[in-house]
Amino acid sequence: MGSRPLHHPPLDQITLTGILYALSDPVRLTIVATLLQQKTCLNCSAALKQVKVKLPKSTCSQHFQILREAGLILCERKGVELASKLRLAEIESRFPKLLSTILKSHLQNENNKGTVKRKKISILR
Amino acid sequence: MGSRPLHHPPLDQITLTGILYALSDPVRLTIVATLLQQKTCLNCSAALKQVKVKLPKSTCSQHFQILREAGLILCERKGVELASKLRLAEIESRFPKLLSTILKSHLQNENNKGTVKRKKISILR
DNA sequence: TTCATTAGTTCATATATTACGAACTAATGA
DNA sequence: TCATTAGTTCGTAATATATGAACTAATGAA
Repeated sequence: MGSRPLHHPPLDQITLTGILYALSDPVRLTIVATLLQQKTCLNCSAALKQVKVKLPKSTCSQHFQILREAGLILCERKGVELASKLRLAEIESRFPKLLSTILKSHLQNENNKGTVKRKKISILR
Repeated sequence: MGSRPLHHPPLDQITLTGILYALSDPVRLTIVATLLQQKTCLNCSAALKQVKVKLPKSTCSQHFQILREAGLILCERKGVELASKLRLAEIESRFPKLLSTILKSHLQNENNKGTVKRKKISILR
């Protein structure tokens, strides 16, 4: 496990296009949706189980890096693992309703496809 | 000017990630914002004037293609020009509030940067 | 301590994507 | 008929992405 310091952009350096780009990948969007629903931290290994397709861990690691650098998640080393959580409140303060609206579209869409039944999420109302 | 038939995805084939990707580029986001504000059609040449940076027309042409294939715009040949308009109502019906929220964030952000002062837009309220 | 395990990162490289100038096409009008 | 305008297509250089393999760091046995 690497030991480089993890860089997180301050709120005012987070860009709209950066967020949109980060969320434009199905895997990353799923990770973020999971983080929102579970309201807890998630690590790469756990994320790999969330995503349906088989994914090499190097790819997953890179996805987390992109999410982190876009400012969407906050990562912290917990022993061997890297615990990541959504910077929801911050991002909603900077871009009101953005994340919640996007994720609502995502979950709605998933439900339409009948892939996974998910419980309703309070923040999305 | 090419004469290939222009393909537009039907509403049910438009994906959330496709939209997010299309809007994750500053030039394309600006084009879409302009379309929303002016509520009229826009063509490549006009778009080039909207965007501050110098942009070759081949690049601009490709941006319009990406927007079209993502389902964001409807293009129609008008003589020599290609008139494009936003598929706003359709997309809002499929992904409620998505486009309006993203564009609101964009315009707000632009105003913060003090680049361009824009009039308020009714749909964004 | 030593060694295996787990969790991620980094690296090298194969494979897309993207950007852009140049050549091309199609409509319009002098 | 020819020039102009508006885009498109093509070739290619520059970037970005995905992934297996090698590597590192923390943890927990033996």
